[in-house]
Amino acid sequence: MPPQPSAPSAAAEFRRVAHKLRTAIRDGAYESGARLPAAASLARDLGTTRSTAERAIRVVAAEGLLTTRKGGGTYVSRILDRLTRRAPALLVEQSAPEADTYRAVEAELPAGLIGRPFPSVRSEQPPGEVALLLGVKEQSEVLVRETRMYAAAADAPPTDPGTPVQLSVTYIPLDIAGGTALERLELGPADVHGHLADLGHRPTAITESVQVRAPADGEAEVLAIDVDNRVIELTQRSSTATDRVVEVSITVLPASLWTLSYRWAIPS
Amino acid sequence: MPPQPSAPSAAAEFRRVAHKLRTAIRDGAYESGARLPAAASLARDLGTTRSTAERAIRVVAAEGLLTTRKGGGTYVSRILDRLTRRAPALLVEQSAPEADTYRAVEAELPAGLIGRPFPSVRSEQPPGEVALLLGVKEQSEVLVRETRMYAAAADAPPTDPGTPVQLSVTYIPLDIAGGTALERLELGPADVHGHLADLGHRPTAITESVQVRAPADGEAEVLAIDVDNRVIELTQRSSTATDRVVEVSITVLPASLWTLSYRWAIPS
DNA sequence: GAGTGGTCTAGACCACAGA
DNA sequence: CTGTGGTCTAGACCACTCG
Repeated sequence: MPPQPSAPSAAAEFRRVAHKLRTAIRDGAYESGARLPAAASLARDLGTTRSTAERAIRVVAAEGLLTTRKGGGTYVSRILDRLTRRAPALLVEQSAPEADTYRAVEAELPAGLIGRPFPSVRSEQPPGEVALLLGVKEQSEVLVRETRMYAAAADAPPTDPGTPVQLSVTYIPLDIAGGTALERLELGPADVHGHLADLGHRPTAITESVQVRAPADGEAEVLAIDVDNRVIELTQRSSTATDRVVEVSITVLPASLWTLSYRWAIPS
Repeated sequence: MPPQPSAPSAAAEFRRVAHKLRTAIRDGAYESGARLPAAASLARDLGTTRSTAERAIRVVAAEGLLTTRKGGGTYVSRILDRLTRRAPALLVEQSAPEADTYRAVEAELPAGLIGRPFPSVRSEQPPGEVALLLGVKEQSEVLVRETRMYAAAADAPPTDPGTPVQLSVTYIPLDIAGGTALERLELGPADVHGHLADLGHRPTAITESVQVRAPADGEAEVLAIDVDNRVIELTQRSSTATDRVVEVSITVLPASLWTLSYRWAIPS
């Protein structure tokens, strides 16, 4: 057979190997969480060199299907299906003050997964960009509520935190939040809006911007993703009827892990 | 000085080179659209080998700052700032039936850039996923409206199509669209909803889902992006008061090129 | 045909994990 | 200490572009 003039894809070797890996994982040849053979032995199995195998692994890892630990092996990712984040529903819904709030309000997790929030509260100087959005001086401190969300198998021991799926930081001006219930640790994101309303700063509109970028320094580590994965950065502003921005929230998600969903009505 | 225990980043060589490149481009050392020195000579300049320089170029190209043409050189991307797509505004606004519709309705382009839509209309069998959403049989044909949008410098000659920035395909069931004005080429996306309304299928709600993924076969070519760039896939469903989905639209955007913006009100 | 980007190889060294 | 992933090199070949 002469070389096909319009071959489906003049795939380079490392792409063909990547495709084999991808297919093997999707077909369940390796279980979720399983360890792959070492790159060298994988290369022998697939009839290629370690260099090429390594590059193929990099490609598939960048898609989120594999995670690698230097010196420790290559593993199939624990979460292969995407999580869904429904946007307006997020805050319009009732605020359930249960421990498991995040499961219902923040995200839709595939069956068998449980969300585990790790919140922390402090006050500090916001990044310049956030100060600008909030309309406060960059030197002035604001209330910072940070939540790292993990997802773990429902039957995992409580000691296993699971996989990091979201990193969210909320900034509220201190003149609004100082000394109020907003400094309490155990609030859900919906509760924040309730308390803002109680304090006379009820948010009436939300603006959210979505960007895809490479993970910043340290983010890849915190989110346990490969450095050449991508993250989604959501910047959310809540403003009141008088157009004051009373809350800015920045959420970072591993891009391969999520589907964002938005819904709105069309006025007649 | 002993090796810093918590060095900012124990950057690998190719990352340092990538960082140099990135900085050089951001600082304007190379003009937008300019051709870079060949990888070999770049490697000499930066004190490294071609292999490493090539890998660094791959990294920066994957971020959208560079585009490479096999055999033809490496160039600084024409568009370095992101375009903004404002979501609900998209269809709520008036429908301007001008040639330049896209500039106003579809996207916000940086100054000096003009959007150029290349529409086409046909009817064919939709992808299975779309058929499912539309509630039609996969074998039945639907109306397909495809638009490729390019952005060009305002002072570019009309022969230069510019940079591809968006690939959008809209599917409408033939029993609604057959033989109607919806088959006309020169409609803007806002006009489609107007005509649907005229035909007794006024959309009242839109659901949009956002995913980030690797470009599919051929997409990288059409969008003129590097294969290890990422794309944003928007799947939009428009449904009527009777909950019929009358339009499904799939939009593919180079992820590094766009900011998506959503805005909604919080009911009291 | 010369120049260029893309790929592949074979081997080397390192840093880290884990027994 | 051994195994593993991550990186780097030097050189090679190919396919493509462009004059």
